[in-house]
Amino acid sequence: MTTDPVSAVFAALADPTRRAILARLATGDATVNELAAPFPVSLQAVSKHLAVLERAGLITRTREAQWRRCRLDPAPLRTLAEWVDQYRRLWDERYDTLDDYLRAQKETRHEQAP
Amino acid sequence: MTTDPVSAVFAALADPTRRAILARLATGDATVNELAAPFPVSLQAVSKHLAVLERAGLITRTREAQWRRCRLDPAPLRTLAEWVDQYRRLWDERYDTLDDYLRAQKETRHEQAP
DNA sequence: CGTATATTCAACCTGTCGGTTGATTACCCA
DNA sequence: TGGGTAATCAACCGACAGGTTGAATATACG
Repeated sequence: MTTDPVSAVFAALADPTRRAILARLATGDATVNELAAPFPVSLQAVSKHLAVLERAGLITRTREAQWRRCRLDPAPLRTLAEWVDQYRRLWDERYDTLDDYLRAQKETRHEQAP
Repeated sequence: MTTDPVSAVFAALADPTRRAILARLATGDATVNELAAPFPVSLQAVSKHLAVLERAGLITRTREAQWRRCRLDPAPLRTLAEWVDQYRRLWDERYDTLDDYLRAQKETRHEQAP
């Protein structure tokens, strides 16, 4: 499996359970059992999800006695934010155009349009 | 297949070919043939990729004679940017902490470590 | 030492993904 | 009307994703 890192991150985030796990971890570290509790799937399934998140670099896991503490690593999310930002211009443009239009409307409401 | 919209967008972006197609469309509309040209896969495969992107709301397609003009719709990317932004605090915090650490290191470089 | 707890490993099943090839539809043009 | 071009539909295939259950491993604790 030689998937590129960006694809790995997107793929990891393309699952609601995994996104929920991340949301939970955003509030603080947790063990596998703690993370699995809210979900209607087996512990093993959650363990697999965590492996996916770890491979994508979104979490790190450290051993602590018989527990494995999971911690969110936001670095890939930062990369992702930068990737999406490449396209920001596109929707900004659209909004700018709307803004311009509304502004122009307001300014020239009592005049005639060009 | 009742996948939620966010998952659909992430899944659509989890493929390098589809991301390349989006990058191409960011420079302007294109037909299926034009989009397929750079890739070493069949036209049908690209057509499928476009269907995925369309289902995710990332592109729209309009008929024009025998051509089908594809246009990027940045709206889902904006949604995605907002999603990622939920986590911005986390990496900002971390970098602040790193900054603090480095600053502290610099200041106490001539003293002994704790 | 033996047992309980936390977690992963292994094997398996089903459905979806990305790709192929071949046939089909839709449109233009001479 | 018939041929050429653009694109999709349909059927198929191998690989992988997400789920299960059952066994194995690691660590603490009495």
